[in-house]
Amino acid sequence: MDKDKIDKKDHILDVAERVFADYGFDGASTRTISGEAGVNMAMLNYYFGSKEGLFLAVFERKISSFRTLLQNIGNDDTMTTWGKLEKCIDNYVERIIVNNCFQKLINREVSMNKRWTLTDKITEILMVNVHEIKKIIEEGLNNGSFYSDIDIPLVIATIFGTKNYIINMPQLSSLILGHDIRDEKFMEENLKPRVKTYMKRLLKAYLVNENDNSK
Amino acid sequence: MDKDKIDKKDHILDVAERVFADYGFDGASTRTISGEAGVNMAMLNYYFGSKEGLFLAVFERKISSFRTLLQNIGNDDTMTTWGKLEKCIDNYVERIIVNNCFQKLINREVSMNKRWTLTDKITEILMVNVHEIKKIIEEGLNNGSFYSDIDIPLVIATIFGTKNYIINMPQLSSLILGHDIRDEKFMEENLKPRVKTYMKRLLKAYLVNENDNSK
DNA sequence: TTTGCCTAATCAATCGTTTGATTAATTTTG
DNA sequence: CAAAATTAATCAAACGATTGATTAGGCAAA
Repeated sequence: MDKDKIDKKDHILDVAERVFADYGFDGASTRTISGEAGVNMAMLNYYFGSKEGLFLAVFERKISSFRTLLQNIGNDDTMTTWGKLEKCIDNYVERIIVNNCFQKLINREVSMNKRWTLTDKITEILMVNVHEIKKIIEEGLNNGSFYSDIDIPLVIATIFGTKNYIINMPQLSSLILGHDIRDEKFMEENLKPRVKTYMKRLLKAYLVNENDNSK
Repeated sequence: MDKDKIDKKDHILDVAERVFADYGFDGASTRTISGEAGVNMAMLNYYFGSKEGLFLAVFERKISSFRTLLQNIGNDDTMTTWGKLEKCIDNYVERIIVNNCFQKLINREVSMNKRWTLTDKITEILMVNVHEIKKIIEEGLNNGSFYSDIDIPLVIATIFGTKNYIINMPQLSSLILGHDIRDEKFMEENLKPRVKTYMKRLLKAYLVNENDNSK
């Protein structure tokens, strides 16, 4: 049946996503992926052409999901600029906790100097997210609700960088936070709301002009 | 001559550091490293025992350098807490620009779920830096010059995370900043002072209690 | 001659990929 | 509908290439 075929490809992608995240592109062998997925090795090439094709397929599957989320956040004109950014942060923190293995996968491979076809593709995907955030901050700058001398590119680096630091280095941030961040309960009940609160207060202190008289 | 032997080993380590940073541990082959270093392949095993031994040797060489720099920053009692943090940031930004390929190497390998002997070693090294920053922020919290409800672990995540984001993803941050950050001139004349200014203003807005009457 | 440095050649193991054969499913034809 | 033809899916086996590592031997200095 057609449904089974789709589910099998999806299953392979699920496994590949995790194995790539754990071992890196080079460290993850096609034998390991096919083995853990319970399919014949040749199926990877049959479905995805090559190892790189499989890797890119893992990405392609995520793009639409990312894009639609961000569009919904950015195009809501019923709220203030700062309100948009708040919602953006809340949604982001909510997402990264669930999808952290995919995030690790991204950040590891994009830091390579070589393999340009891959990194270019990844960069392209990430820029969608960046552009959406950038639009919101620029809006706040133009309508006067944000300070006029803020450094937008570096604010973006802080938003994504803080997030990456926590999820990409679980051993290290666990030591800093005093808890194992791979503990689901701690993640959900403590870290999630904590990161939300922190990011919003940090950015508000830097961005929002309280003396704004434009509204 | 003994001097030549040491220089040759150092030369191999220099090359290995760069190649590991560019290709990752798995992606970097011993043939590539020995080839670019201009030595016979067997020399790597002769000097360092194995590929992993070579990898660890690259790290060992850096530890002392890191440690001494941080001690000089943290133990100066002639300045205020905020002044210490300012100096810390300035020194950090100055360093990361020079050593960015080593930083990339660190951040890629520590995000792996496997290879525990390596990640544990790296985590240990990074904690030295973290602890030094943490000490300063706690000092500011105790003497009342910083707000009392700040989230120290997440501030640390922001400091290192923002830095990592810029240097680990040169293609992406180049797009965001509008310039190629691998351009030495732009790096030195624009990005360096810019990141310093930004980080200090960002942290000051979040941390420093202007109504502090303790002094 | 012995010791330490170095090279070329080679090792077994693993890599990603391809092959030819076989089965399952679908479509076409009578 | 049933038989035949075609396509899709799956498999074990093997491919050439490359991996990290080792070997045997040369060569210069002590």
